[in-house]
Amino acid sequence: MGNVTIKFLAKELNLSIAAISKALRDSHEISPATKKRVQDLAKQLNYVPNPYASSLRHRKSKTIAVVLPEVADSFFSEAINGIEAVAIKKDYHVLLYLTHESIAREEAILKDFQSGRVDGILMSISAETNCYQHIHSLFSKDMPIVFFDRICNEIKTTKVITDDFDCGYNAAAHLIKTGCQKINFLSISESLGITTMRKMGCMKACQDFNMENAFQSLLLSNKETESNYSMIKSLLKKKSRPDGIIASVEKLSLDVYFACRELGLSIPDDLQLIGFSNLSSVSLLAPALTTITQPAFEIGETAASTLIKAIEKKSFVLVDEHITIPSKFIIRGSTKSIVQEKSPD
Amino acid sequence: MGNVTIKFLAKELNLSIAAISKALRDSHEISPATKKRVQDLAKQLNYVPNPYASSLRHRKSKTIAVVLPEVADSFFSEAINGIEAVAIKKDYHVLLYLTHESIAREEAILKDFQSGRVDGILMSISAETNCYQHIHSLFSKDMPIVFFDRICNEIKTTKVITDDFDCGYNAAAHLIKTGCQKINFLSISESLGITTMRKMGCMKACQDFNMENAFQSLLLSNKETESNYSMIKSLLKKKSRPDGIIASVEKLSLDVYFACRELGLSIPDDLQLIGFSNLSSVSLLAPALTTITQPAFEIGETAASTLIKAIEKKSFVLVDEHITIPSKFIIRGSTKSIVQEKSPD
DNA sequence: TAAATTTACTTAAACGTTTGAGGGAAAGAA
DNA sequence: TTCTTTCCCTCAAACGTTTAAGTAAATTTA
Repeated sequence: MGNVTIKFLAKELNLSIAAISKALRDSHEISPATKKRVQDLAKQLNYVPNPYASSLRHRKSKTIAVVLPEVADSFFSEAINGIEAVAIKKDYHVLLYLTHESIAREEAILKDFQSGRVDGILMSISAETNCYQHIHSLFSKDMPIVFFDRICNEIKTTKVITDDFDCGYNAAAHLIKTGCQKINFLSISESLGITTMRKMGCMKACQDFNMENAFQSLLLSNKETESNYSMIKSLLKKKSRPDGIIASVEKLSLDVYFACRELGLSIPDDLQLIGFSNLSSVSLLAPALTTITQPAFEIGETAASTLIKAIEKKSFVLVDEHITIPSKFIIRGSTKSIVQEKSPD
Repeated sequence: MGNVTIKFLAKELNLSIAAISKALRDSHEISPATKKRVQDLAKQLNYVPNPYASSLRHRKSKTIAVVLPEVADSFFSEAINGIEAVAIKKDYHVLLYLTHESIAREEAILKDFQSGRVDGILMSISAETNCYQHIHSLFSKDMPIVFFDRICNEIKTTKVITDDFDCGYNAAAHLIKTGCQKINFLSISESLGITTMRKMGCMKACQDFNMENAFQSLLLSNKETESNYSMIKSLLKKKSRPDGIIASVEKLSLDVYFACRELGLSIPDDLQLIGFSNLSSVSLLAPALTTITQPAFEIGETAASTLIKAIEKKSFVLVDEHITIPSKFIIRGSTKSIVQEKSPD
């Protein structure tokens, strides 16, 4: 690979290496005639500059890293789409890393970035991550980092999120209005800002409707495991089982469906369900899932373009702010209709 | 980034650059005492070698490219999982590129690889790709390429696929046995090997059951477009509409559900449906989708480990073969039960 | 016509790492 | 003693690109 180098072109055309380089970059130091000779031969021989040599020289790699918990989730795969769309337009390359919700992996991945392999990082932290030393250590060495969705508030940089608190509030309020007496929030982490915001939104709604005691939450894991499923089943087998569930990630919504099917519980009669999901197929489920649907593509786009702007403009810095793109609350069959409009006390 | 270099360590320890490099690589040329001094300082200062300098020197990047049509498809996202699992184990980095089913993008992406940016390529070609010059041009310059799923038979390398012909055959045979008289295969490409194999399998089944004339196929597009949906709707509005459909990609199955819902057709009474899908949620659809489920993770794993083996072992070459990992045919509610067992005439 | 400027290049160093060749000192062998 | 070997290091070139500095010739200016 890459056997056609500047050196080779130089030899062919009896010019110096520098002349070739300048001709290819359309420098004024080279005569139009020579430029044409060089560019023609380069095109003819399919010359493509060696990116690693350029990176070494420029100390820029034109590469960004995307660090995600997983890819088999419609939110993340749509976000990747958004990121890729921006990257290709700006001529950046995308390195993909999956943490599988493990902080150890996340640390190992980030440690490698000390090397200068990437010019910036887009990141959604793992559910396990409750210590931010590895992130801070990079960020303090001026590595641009933009968080999206699963953000890290401890790092003073730009975060692109959705209105998680409001989403939680709306979901819980809706369940209350449709008659739920016991709401359970299925969480995947104690530390993740995204789940705590959603949960706090739920709690606030319960307070506002004078139902503080109606709210509970169950901590599950987002790793590939059977244990979630059995924990959900045992939750639903209890006498005091909830009549409303808010599932904080896509997979958990499906687990609830499976559990209900196995236990013979009817959605929404025995149990109402609201899930965070971007899958188009959820509207075909039986019953269709009431969802909070995040603007995944747009979040990815925004995060990527903010990051690249920060990489390219020395004047532009990543300010410590939240860019919030609202989600859509889509009511479908997994929740009942509102019998009587309640309002907060 | 990457401010701690070998040069810096050398200055700190009053050693030559070469000594540092050799000490870090545990060379016998360096005394144990010096090695320890070097390694201790490197660890203390968090030295991480500059990958671009190493790549330049070694002419190896320890990076592979994954070139896909899209990522928002459960097959591809699971395949990425498999690829990433192998890559991280073997200490490779993964660059992700999406073609969005466009041959022009595919060409542009592959052209860049002439530069030596990656050591090898994992690829599923776009639905548009019917000319293979851009692939051949890379492959003939000894770039290792392994195809998976959407393979390119014109290139003499290893391909990892599932048993597409058999899948098509089984799907069509099942529809025939459950009473279908008119089967339509929803394709996304005329050129894609994967769809032609599936289609040929269907046709063979129809022949074997003496129903050649019962088979038709509809060519759709896999780009983000509304036109698929309206074409499916008009197919289903025809008097001579099919009573059995085989959808060659995930998204199309969902489109059929939506169309049936809009047109008031019942699945499976008015129309039986079989789809290629890896989404776990399809078993929750109303009715649950009968699927051909591909071993996506395993296909990704196999493709990645074959590629990396080819990159690393000079003795191991990518032979022109198909590695076939069978899919599972999972019968669910979108097809009727077999009334009377038919067998091929 | 001599001096100044412009044109169109070349030289060489640098980015950070790797590695073959070389070298000086100490230790061992003849 | 002298020669060889071994040990532990340094030198320098290379990977491919970029760019500041230098230079010879052509052109312009005074």
